[in-house]
Amino acid sequence: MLLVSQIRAEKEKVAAGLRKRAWSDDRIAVLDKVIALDDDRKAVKTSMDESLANVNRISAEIGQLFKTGKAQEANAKKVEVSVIKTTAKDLENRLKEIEAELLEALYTIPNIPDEKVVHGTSELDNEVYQKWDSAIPALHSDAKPHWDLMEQYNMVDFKLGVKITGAGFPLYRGKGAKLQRALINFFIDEATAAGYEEIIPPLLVNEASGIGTGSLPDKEGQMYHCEKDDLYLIPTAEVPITNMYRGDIVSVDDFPIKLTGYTPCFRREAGSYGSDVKGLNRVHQFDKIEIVQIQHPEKSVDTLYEMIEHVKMLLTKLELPYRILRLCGADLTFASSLTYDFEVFAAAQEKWLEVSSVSNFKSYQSNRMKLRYKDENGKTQFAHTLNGSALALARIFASIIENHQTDKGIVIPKALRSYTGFDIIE
RNA sequence: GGAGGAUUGGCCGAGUGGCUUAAGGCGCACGCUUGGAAAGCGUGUAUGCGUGAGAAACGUAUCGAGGGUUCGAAUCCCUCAUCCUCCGCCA
Repeated sequence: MLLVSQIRAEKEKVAAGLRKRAWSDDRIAVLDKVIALDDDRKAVKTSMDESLANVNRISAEIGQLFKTGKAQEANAKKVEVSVIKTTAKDLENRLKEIEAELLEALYTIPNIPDEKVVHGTSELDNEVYQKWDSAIPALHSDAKPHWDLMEQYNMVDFKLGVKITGAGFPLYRGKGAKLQRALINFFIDEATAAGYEEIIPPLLVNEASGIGTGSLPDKEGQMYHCEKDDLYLIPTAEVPITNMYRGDIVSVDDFPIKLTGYTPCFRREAGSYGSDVKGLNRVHQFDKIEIVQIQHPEKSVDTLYEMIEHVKMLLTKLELPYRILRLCGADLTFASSLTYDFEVFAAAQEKWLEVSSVSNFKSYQSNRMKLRYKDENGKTQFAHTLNGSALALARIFASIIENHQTDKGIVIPKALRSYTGFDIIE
């Protein structure tokens, strides 16, 4: 979340950022509410501290009086204290109310878009940042979309997924399962070669972790929730991995902290329909390798582009045509300040599929989860957090089989062959 | 799931209602000492919030978390979490 001090100091800048996200002036008024609540909070805190200081002082006096045998004087002071205590208690309750209200207001304010982000009202305003379309293949005349290929080569069975669980839970089998596992290993190996430490995190997280990354409360409906134990199935490895450092104060020397992890991801995707959800285009469970960095604020901009280069390298090795979009204000996710989406062209359905999202959250997540570092002057500062998919598997799987299909079968990209153990799926 | 024990600062560890401003040690930082180092000696060493322009300083809260009792709680009571030991179940 944003810092109140930031809202105070740069209110106009913050408001301009919200306008980029197509926020109306009515909604932007929440900034004034935040400042007013913070004023209240400070005033109440000051008088409460005064009352408590009096209680502490007089209590110490009472102790002395009892010790010196002046019980009567002590008892008189007891009455005095109990009055002050009532006041202090009232102030404490008031303070709690204000703080809760303030936090609630702050939770509704998204991150401020980076300077590079353009104003927009929908995804149509996203800018194309880079493009590699020379890899778009000329498919043979019988070319099929991936949902037909999956069936033809018996790689993924949706009907069985429905039988076992429900719609959107694909079952991979045979060479399909092997290809999936090959991709996971390939991505993890590439990430560790680039200096990321491999993590296998828990797949269920508690509420505090969900709040830390900004998944809660704003994406409450997107996550599967196990009510009995009050745990959430992760929508991405970003949640458990970034939360490894929740509440920590790290040393400047630790930067950059580079972590990667493979996990299944679970998303309810309520409200999706039509061709968006056809085949593997949008499913409730998919595999993803995530890369996360925790970085010094001055270096996070460069780090974002380093992560983008990593993802480009993966797609090039898989021989998949892609384009990179810089998201406009309206399409930017809640906690992000700057996001580049990678889309791969699925040649048979002739559709761009989002396969990666690389974001700089700056201090938004770290403020929520109190992830700090000591700067050169020994002052605590908020670190910057970044993450990206490298890569999201279901759609990569779909793109590979669509783009690399031939009339003889699906040709495995060279970079993957040592992982699959076969060159072609016939 | 059941029974018992535990949780104190970066780490170890003392502390059963006021003399705790949490002893002592380790680690770390700085200084003294030294030709240089080690040892030794000294000083300092948490986080949030508030009052200060800010540093200093002061106030306040925090001894696993949250409540409560009391004029006063690390210490007494309640709830919860986690860890350890044993029993049960189990890949």
